[in-house]
Amino acid sequence: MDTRLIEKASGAIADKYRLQILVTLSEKGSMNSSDIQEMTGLSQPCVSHHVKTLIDSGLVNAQKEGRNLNISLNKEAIKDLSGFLTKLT
Amino acid sequence: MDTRLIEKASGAIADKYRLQILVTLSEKGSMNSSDIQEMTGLSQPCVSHHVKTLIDSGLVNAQKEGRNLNISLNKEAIKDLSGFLTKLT
DNA sequence: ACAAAACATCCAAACTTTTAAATGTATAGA
DNA sequence: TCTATACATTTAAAAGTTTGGATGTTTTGT
Repeated sequence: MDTRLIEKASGAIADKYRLQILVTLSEKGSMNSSDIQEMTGLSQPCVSHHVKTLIDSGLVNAQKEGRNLNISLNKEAIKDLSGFLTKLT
Repeated sequence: MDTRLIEKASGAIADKYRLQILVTLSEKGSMNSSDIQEMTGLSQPCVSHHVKTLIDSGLVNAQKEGRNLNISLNKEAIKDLSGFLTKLT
């Protein structure tokens, strides 16, 4: 994992709503954008933007199922980031 | 480590220069602001700002020694962040 | 006491991120 | 086919971040 990826992944975590999404994904396994909209109270375009940011960061995987976009944690990416941090210590 | 701290620590990592500082600290142990200025080519006020951000995030420790401000990794904080991420998986 | 070095603070410009309204596209169900 | 639902995109405003010049403070060495 190069530093540009670390920077991107860290940036994805560095937001209250996206962090909430990640934590909820870790508990629930998967969510779609409507679930997130309900959970956060954010507008639909805003949720769409945050979901895109998370997908682009590599921290979550996305799977289209009909009209819904289901996202789930990319555990490998999270482990990679965690491993990078551990190596700093 | 509550989510506000995770958010802050992640935000501190999510910058090219601050990440470079963290990596260099992990290699060299400690640095002062002049070292960082030389390494990055950034202006002194800009370095001062980044150093402050890192200190505020809790990821680095600071120690005034005369005119110099020596910073070093707060390994516990980094391990905490890493542990938080691992728990998500 | 003076000059230089190291860092902090203030300020403003440039840039990026966050947010939502309006609108567009695709799918599911009647 | 029509309607409703789910999500994406465009656009623009508001807020936040990054950056460096100017200036202030503290400490060190002469």
